[in-house]
Amino acid sequence: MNADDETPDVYEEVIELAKRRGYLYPSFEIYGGVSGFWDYGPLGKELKKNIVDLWRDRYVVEEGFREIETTTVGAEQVYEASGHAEGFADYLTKCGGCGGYFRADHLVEDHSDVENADGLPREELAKLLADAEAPCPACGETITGEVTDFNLMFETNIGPGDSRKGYLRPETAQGIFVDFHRLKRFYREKLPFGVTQVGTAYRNEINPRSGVVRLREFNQAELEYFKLPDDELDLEEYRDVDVRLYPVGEQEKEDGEVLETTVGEAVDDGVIASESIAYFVAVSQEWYTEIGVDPSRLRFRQHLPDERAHYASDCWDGETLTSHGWIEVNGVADRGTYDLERHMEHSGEELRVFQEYPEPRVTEETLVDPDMSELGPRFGGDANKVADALEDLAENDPGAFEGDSVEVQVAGETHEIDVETTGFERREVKESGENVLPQVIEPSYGLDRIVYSVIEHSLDHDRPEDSEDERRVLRMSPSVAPYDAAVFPLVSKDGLEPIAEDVESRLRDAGLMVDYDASGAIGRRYRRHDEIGTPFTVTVDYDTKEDDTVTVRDRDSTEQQRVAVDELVEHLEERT
RNA sequence: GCGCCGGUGGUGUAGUGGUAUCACAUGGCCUUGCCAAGGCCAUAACCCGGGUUCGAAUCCCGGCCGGCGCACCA
Repeated sequence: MNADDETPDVYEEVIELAKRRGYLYPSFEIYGGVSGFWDYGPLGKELKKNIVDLWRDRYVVEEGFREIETTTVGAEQVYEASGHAEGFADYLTKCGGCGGYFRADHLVEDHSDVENADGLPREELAKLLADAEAPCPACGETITGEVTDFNLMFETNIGPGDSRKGYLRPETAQGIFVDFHRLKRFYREKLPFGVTQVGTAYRNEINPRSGVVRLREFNQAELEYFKLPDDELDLEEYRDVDVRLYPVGEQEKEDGEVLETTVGEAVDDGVIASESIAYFVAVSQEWYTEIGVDPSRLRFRQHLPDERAHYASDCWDGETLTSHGWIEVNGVADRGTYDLERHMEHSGEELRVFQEYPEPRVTEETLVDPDMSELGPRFGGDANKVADALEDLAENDPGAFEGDSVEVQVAGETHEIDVETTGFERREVKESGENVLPQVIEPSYGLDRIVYSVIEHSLDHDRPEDSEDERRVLRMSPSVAPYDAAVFPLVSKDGLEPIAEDVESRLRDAGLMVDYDASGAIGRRYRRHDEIGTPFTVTVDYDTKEDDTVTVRDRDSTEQQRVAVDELVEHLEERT
């Protein structure tokens, strides 16, 4: 399968529909718009909300990974610690000839012996670039430009003037790591536990091109799962989940293929190295299916070693096939202990979690508490050295303290000291556990791309019987479709409207998301809601007046069924 | 960011120095008995800014947005 299966026209069709019907709007459109920013219209917001709700059902409700909400503006220190302030920046250079911008580190790597120029400081990179005399990839002229840094984070000031720098968060994850010292107490210091967050993140992309697929402000749903390095999630429940995997080995082959397997087998065969990562691949697979991503246009691709982020040791991306080709919709990454370690270093806060040993470990320890009021007067300036020598001796040769006196050598001289003066004590020490830095497994979802994939995968055309024209229909899963149902009077006369309005309000009272539509002929209204993706339409007709039944029409089959008004709510709830 | 191409009602379009065509959609009224029926009426557009010109949607320049190619995507 490849991207040619979808023509670029599909993207245009989806976007045209999405704009016209109220799914997606270009942001600031009346001022010309800014690329990389899109708004959700009424239907898009509802669709996204439903998708997020199902995500919460999986992760927060079922798995018990509590959700928090942290600020979108981050203090500078956060991103210094996370490595984003440095590592998230690209060093660019400008060609004097054509004016194009290029990655300075790439040019250096390509045109000199330097192999890994990525992490180099700017000055050094500038020097290397000058020496490399690299030709411009676009026009061929030798690059002599300065090296400037372009940070993908939006910068802002906190407080007046430039008193304090802040960044709009480039991922929601850091908020969780930064609150970890509180969260570990919330979970009463017991690993493993997980913390989720859903929210916006920002990346100042140089030139986002692919419409809604690359945004400068986007929505993430992330889980940080904290566990002991040797613990793995129990895969049992998900062993049989079918997945399509695209591991590194296959990607490196010319004609590499997607493996159709189960997560259980993938782990047994060593395709997915860790059960914990396999677990979240399986959860993802089930969730995608539930929200209406087409399983045949979904795969999980293992990151090639060189595309892993600075923190990740292994990573599998969920990808959907769209008119933009395969696009990344989520990643399941092993972030190791990187983030907590960095924040612990930078903040000085204890972020390790105390782990009790199954059995307390008992060790013998030798305590030396030299009596400085004796040693001081006797040795003067050498007193501290004598004390140190005693401590060394206690550690290396506790037996030396068994007599009345010990001998230590300081500055070439041997001193004899009363054991009583040294405060020597041999004792047992019980260690009941140790502080451990948790390992982090992170499933992270790009909600906007997922919403887009759901819309595009839903789009279909068919020709119902008794119809002249082709019908455009969004076959969206009822679990996520913006409207649960629409209510129509068959015609707008003979008192059908008040009855239809009554039916509408009964459905609303039951908590269903309902649209009422009396405009135009009935067929037109069916088509309108087909294109919106409303799974069921309820029509009030003349029989309703007689026997209190309505027609429920199924969006996908266009089949109709008589249902008693009193049973309508139950009927619809069963099917949505 | 660079190069090429483009931007006309909500959507799709016609037109190309003298303010704009048509269809669909939308709203109202009439009509309507289950898959985009019909009639009448109405609403509604030249991406933004500057220049040239008596006059610019049209020509020129810049910007913004979009498409393609290059570059970028931690």
